Amino acid sequence: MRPRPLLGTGFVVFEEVPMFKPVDTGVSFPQLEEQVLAWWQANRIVEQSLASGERPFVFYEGPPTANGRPGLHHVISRTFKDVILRYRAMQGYRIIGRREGWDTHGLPVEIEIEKKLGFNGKPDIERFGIAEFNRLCRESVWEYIQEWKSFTRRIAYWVDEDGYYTYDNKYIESLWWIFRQLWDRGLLFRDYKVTMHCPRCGTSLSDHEVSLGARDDVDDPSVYIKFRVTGETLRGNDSPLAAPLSGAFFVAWTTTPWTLPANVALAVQHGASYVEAAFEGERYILAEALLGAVLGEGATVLRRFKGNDLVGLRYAPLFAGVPGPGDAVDLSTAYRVIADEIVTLDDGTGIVHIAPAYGDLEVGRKHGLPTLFSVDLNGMVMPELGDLPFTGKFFKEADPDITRDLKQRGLLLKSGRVRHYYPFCWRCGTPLLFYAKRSWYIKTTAFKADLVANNQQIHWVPEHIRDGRFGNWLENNIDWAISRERYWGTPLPIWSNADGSHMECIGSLAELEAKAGRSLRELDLHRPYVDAITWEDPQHGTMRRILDVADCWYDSGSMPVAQWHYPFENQALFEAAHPADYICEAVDQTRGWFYTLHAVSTLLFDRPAFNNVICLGHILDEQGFKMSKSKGNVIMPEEVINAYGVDALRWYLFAAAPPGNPRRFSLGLVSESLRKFLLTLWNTYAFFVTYATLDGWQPDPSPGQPLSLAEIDRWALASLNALVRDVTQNFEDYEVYPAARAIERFVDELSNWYVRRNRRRFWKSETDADKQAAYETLYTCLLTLAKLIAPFTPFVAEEIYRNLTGQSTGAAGDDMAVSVHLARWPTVDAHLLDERLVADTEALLAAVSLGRAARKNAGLKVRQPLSELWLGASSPAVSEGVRRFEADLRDELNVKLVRYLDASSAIVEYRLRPNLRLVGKKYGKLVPALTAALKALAGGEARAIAQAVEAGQPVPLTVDGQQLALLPDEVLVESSAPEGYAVAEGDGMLVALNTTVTPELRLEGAARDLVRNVQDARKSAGLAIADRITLYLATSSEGDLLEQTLAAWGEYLQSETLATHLIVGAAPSDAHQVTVEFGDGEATIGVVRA
RNA sequence: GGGCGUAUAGCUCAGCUGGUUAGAGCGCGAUCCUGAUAAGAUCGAGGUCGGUGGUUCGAGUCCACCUACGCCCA
Repeated sequence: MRPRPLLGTGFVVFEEVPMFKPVDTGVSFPQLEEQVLAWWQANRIVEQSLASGERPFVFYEGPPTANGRPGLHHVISRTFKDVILRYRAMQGYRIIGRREGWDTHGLPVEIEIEKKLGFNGKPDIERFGIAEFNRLCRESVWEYIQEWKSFTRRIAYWVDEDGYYTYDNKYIESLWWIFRQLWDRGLLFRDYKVTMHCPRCGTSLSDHEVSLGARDDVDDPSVYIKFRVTGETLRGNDSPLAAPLSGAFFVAWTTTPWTLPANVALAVQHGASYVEAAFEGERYILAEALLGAVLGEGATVLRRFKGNDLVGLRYAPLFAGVPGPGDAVDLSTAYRVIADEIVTLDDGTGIVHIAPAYGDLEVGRKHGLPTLFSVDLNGMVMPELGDLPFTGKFFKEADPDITRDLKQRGLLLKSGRVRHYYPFCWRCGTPLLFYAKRSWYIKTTAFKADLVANNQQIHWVPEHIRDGRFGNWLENNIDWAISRERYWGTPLPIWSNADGSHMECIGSLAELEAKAGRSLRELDLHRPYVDAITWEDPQHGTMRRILDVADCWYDSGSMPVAQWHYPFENQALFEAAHPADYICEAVDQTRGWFYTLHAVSTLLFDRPAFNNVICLGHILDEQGFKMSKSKGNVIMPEEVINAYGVDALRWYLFAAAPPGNPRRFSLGLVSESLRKFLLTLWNTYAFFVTYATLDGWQPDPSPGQPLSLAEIDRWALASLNALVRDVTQNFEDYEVYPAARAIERFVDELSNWYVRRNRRRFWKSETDADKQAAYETLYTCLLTLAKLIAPFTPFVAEEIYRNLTGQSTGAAGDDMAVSVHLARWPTVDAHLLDERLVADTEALLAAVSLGRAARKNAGLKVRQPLSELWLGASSPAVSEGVRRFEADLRDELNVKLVRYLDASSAIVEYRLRPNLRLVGKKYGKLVPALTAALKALAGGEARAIAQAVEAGQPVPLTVDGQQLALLPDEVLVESSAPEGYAVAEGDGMLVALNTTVTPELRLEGAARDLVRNVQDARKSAGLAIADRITLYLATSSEGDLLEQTLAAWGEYLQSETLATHLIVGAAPSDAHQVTVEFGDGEATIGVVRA
């Protein structure tokens, strides 16, 4: 037991062991966070949190591609996932699916290994061996995942590390089950898909690879081809133009003559104007807008018609294109005119040659056209075309021959060269082919209506994604191309006989074992091992797996099923965990994971996969550009975390901008959020702990008698409860940003109003009910805040909570749980809410702010007391609010008297304006005249109206000869400054200060100046707060200002500065001395410890 | 080329169904307050609310077109 004197009076507290450990105001948050991390680990807090809770809340982890290191964009998605899950956990939910997930397959992984090995494409991989290649892929992914795990822990993203991996055999088996479901329902089918194909490397290229090798200055032929109109039409379409146009030529333009043998249709623009024109003895059909550009001046228009009128007309094919292997081709629908949106009138002829195999597949499908080929996968013109001069040539070299052939047959209008965009292989420089390859699809288009309807059930944040980006994507749904001709992926479980006439889809390992006739328990379901499983079908011969693997988006989109190895295990768990209550990813996932989740769910279960989703914007650099390695503008998370800590970064992410917006990021912004929010809160907390420890104060676990709360205490508690209410509601709406902003506002008010106004209550020596109430109020605010910020800034929240609860040891779910993250989310105490009190305090704060502005304008510092203040309020309610806190207003502004302006006060002028919001709708076009009429009023007339408004009486007014009776609410009254007063006004409120400084006021001001300067001197002399002093004062001021001041305020000066002796005269040389301005001269202050 | 989003002070962002003098924070300058504070208050400089046109008594807000940036798709 140790006596300790407190400030001021020698009051002594005998204290037991301090309740709170001291708080360092120079805290290093990164260090603090490391300590908290260690404590969490030592006490298994994460495990306890994961295991606690009752009601289920379902979350799906969108698996990051385990390829590449975590960046800032991963911090934002992980923290936004985390904040909601922590909130739900504190509400007592048991969170299902709060586990890691890893997207392990896919091209990026393969490419990384290829680069490491110096490979140049698929042939290299095949030579190297798929088994070893895939082993390296698996190893690479695993290494990245280890790096991710430590990152995840550091940013306090709390998930079970026993996660799901898309490369697991069990995961793959579930994917096979899904394939089988779709197969059985006829939703898995084969069709052509246009890919960018390199004929030398023999492989398709990804979009990324294509962009690597594309050039926009490629020299190519530019030919205008004639298609002779036969006079026939497609069956059922009797165009009146068929006969008259017979024998004329459609003109189409192309830069790829080699695709002409694959032509199956000509496309026109539906509503555009076309002409039949006579030119050099022939008749040509083309868009009117391009007539001059194609035929020049010599053409004569014979006939005009719309594109639509040409639809169905047939023409003679140029060549006999080759059907794909095994295709039954119906040529009765080919060689006709169609109308399609792809046609533009920007260049060419307005008639577009359509070759589905080489780029126009979608158009072909839409119009039911057959697909014909002219060039094979090696880029050679196919011999099946017949005995032509260019057969067997490389497609680019065949171009001149084809052109010559057409010219000889009179089918070439003209030819030239053009420079344009064309893609090349980035590896070998070979020109790429658009090539329709056999590919597997999931028939999502059959479920478009369901996809759209289920989307309507989803709560999107921000809302516009639902009917905007995502809704549009669903409206334009195309079938999902699911297969990839690659190695490191989920093998498609489809086995086929040699000619493809018989296929089977395998839905489980057991099924495959039955086919293979042996146990496959040891089998790795990846290539090449699974490819080796074959069986003999008595009717169809040897069944071998088709070699494709699945699009890795299929892997991740199926995670609700596959993460639980459903339906082979965990049936009940899966049922309980679908759909998810919440998911969160960035906006680029609308076409990625959001879509594939939604599609798989809708097709399999006809319901959405998730009910609520936060869709994040991207993080950009300071200039608003994407962060990319090549630009060198990437900021790595570690850099930010080491400088300011995870909490500062997290708070910035939550509170700086709505999450759906793209945001410009810089270190300075995180530092700002640290200073502005975390430090303000921390300092308030440190203030509390400092004085509570000095006073030996402890929270009363069972408050016996009601606290005698001051009004400002009740204001703080009312604001706090309103905050709890608002933050909870925002969380329920998945609106994290407004929740964070509300907390920020409260912390600011708590620090800069509540603590500042109440400091003396904490300092004062006697421990009375008033002091008790202040402690209780501030403690409640801080402890509740710790819980409110726990989901946002888990480290700081934990530190504050642990200290305020005296290192409590309660169980999860208790009020005094060992960790804030195991504590219960605060609830609103409804009878502490007080909207009126909050509004009245706002009125006070507005008046204080205006009063300071008025002082500033008049050059009167706040330490100088003034005699009176006039207040003009915008409404009686505001006026009453200020009256309620008049004492605070006097104190804050250092004035003796507050007086209220009303319409009977003759000292001011009144100005009148209409309340436009009300008047506008009511009077419409009369508004300008009405405004002018009100503004024109002054003097007695204006005062009369002001009095009427104040009394709540209607206001008669003549406007444009009309007699109006304006309601009191419809007129806004402003008062202007009285003469001789310092004035400030805003938001309809006016504050005027009487600037006359009487001799008495001057002495009081001088005394306060002295106190302030002596306190400064004490501080600079290095004295402790409670040290007594002997104070020496000497002055060079005119007259006897010092003597008068001391006569009136000497005792006040001594008690404020703990001066046991006050001596007028020079200080001894060993005294700490300062010279300050005093009156119109100077004063020298000397301080000696007594 | 299409879809979606964004564009407000030097920087980061608010601004609800159209309404009165467009705000906050940071930064800059000045003054003030302060024995919790890396803080706070006040004032000042700084805005063609991306541009053009329209609807309206009235447009940062609604409509059309255009420009720039981001994402997705082709």
